[in-house]
Amino acid sequence: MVKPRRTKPAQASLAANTDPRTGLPAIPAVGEAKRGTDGYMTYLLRQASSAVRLALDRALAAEGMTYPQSSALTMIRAYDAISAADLARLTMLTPQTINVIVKALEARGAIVKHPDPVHGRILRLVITEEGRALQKRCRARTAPIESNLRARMSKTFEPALRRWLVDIAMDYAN
Amino acid sequence: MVKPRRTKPAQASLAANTDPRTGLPAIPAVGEAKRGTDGYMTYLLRQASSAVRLALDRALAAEGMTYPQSSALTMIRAYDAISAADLARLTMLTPQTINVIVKALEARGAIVKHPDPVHGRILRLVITEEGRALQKRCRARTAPIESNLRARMSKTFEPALRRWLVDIAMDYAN
DNA sequence: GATAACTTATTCGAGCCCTGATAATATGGT
DNA sequence: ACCATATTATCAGGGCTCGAATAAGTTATC
Repeated sequence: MVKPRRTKPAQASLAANTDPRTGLPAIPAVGEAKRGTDGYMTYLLRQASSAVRLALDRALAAEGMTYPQSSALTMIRAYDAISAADLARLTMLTPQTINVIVKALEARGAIVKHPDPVHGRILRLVITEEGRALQKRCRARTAPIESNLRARMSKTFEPALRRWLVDIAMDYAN
Repeated sequence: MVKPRRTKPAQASLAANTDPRTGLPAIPAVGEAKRGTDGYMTYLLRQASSAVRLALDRALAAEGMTYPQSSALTMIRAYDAISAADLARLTMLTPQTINVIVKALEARGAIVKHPDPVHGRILRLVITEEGRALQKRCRARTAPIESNLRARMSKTFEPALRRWLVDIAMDYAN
């Protein structure tokens, strides 16, 4: 059972503190030095987020889905008949980006576009039965990751952590 | 002084709780409902991270830089003569991704590639004087965002938050 | 020394995500 | 009714990021 041989993004080859050949500072592992608890918050945030994003994408690859697609599908299910423009606002993505994702979901039959009965321009996004089943499968695959994120924080800190994430999202929402 | 008219990713048009026309659930603003403190952690993390990433990219656009480029440049400065492979491990990005970023930095003269004196394959990345000046300017532009991230959390909470970000990065580093 | 296994750098293809721009439709003020 | 403004959808272009694959050099093993 060898792990799939793919190009890995991280992996910390744990060099010593200085390179014996060059004497230059060696590379710290994740969690050490600037990569640890005294680094830039922007850096720690990106590092954590992209690690999770990658884990989600890999979990969803088995369904031929990506995290953005899965996330959008979940929202279309929750806010049925939403327009792409509203979906963009909801996800804090641009309409152009949503357009790409929606096209992918439409192409695989997870959603359909219905012209609005009264508004001549809006296309309403509606999840299909196939889309519902797919969404359920995606959720099952991502649930362990969501659980782990929760398990990693103490119950006492969870509200503050959520508050912080929401606060900074609101600060830069625009 | 009208704000530059660009396509905005978010902006919460604050619809009522249900759409009067369709009766369907309306779109919550950032910080409300699923988008608030009771949503998925994966979602909150992405929302916060991408908002910050966007703010950083916009701050750096004035220098013709992106956050990944600025971040890579900072690391090349800190770990001078690092190889692209090590830089990939350090940033938890793939060598392919680093290759793109390094090429951009090289093209604008912020860094140069030097073949390793003993190893026939490694290309060592060295920051130029121009690169140092650029890095300093980038840091000045991103500093306010970093400050704000820190200001948004209480001192008692900060260690736990950093710990959490590092922990989940380590969980999925691979 | 020969061979296998690993490492480094790099190309290609694809998806995400932005900025910029445009056409079509709605809306609001006069 | 008219016109300016806003909204919706969408195209084009470019940067980031991955997975897959390859060539070239290094290291380990026999």
